[in-house]
Amino acid sequence: MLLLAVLEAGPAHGYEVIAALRGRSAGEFDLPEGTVYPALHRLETDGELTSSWSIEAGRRRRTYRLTAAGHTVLAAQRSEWGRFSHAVRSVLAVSA
Amino acid sequence: MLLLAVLEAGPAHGYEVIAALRGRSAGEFDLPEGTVYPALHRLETDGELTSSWSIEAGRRRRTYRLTAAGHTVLAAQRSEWGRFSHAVRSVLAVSA
DNA sequence: CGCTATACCTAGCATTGCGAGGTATGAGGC
DNA sequence: GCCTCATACCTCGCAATGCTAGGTATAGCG
Repeated sequence: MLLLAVLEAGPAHGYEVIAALRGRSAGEFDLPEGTVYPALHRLETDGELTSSWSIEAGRRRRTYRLTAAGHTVLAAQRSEWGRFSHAVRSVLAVSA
Repeated sequence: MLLLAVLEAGPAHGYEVIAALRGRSAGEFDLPEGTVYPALHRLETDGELTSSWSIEAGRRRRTYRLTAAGHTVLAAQRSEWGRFSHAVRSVLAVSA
């Protein structure tokens, strides 16, 4: 969900996604490459992202872009997150 | 964290924990036994809970209780959840 | 006497986060 | 010229864990 949310703002390549996530979360989500790259691959396999290779200043880059399905999934996950976090708040709040 | 939060309100046995979690979360967290029982065992192994057997109306029950360590861990997780959910909110909110 | 609810359990599959290790280029310092 | 660091990608494999499936046993109700 977080990866999709980052890519909602516009296409980006893996390293940018990691940096954007770190920036947007004020450092809270500083995910290692071993987490993010496989996750991006899974999302592409599932049809939520597409990727295209390019060469920028000699370095190869793989740019990811949200698909229509990705937008739909993200919307669903956003509302799911709302329900989920609200439920957690309820459970945490009602204490002795 | 959710299990610890439920047990913060007072000792309870496994089935009660499941029911309490379902109730407090308005049905959102309806966890199967295969999730909850092993999790309670892990928490006990880790020293966050203690358990004691009893026989109530012919049925054997294992009652779980928060330890001092459990309270400490729960407090830490509560604030961790605060940081975490805030960060998620930030990432989800800053969209295109 | 059988069904349902209560109440516990474990084995094993599928998923996933991430540490570790690998490849290659560009830029900056000495 | 060379070394180091940042950029930029990748995969292997361990460890953790959620849950399905299956099992045991008792109480209560019709």
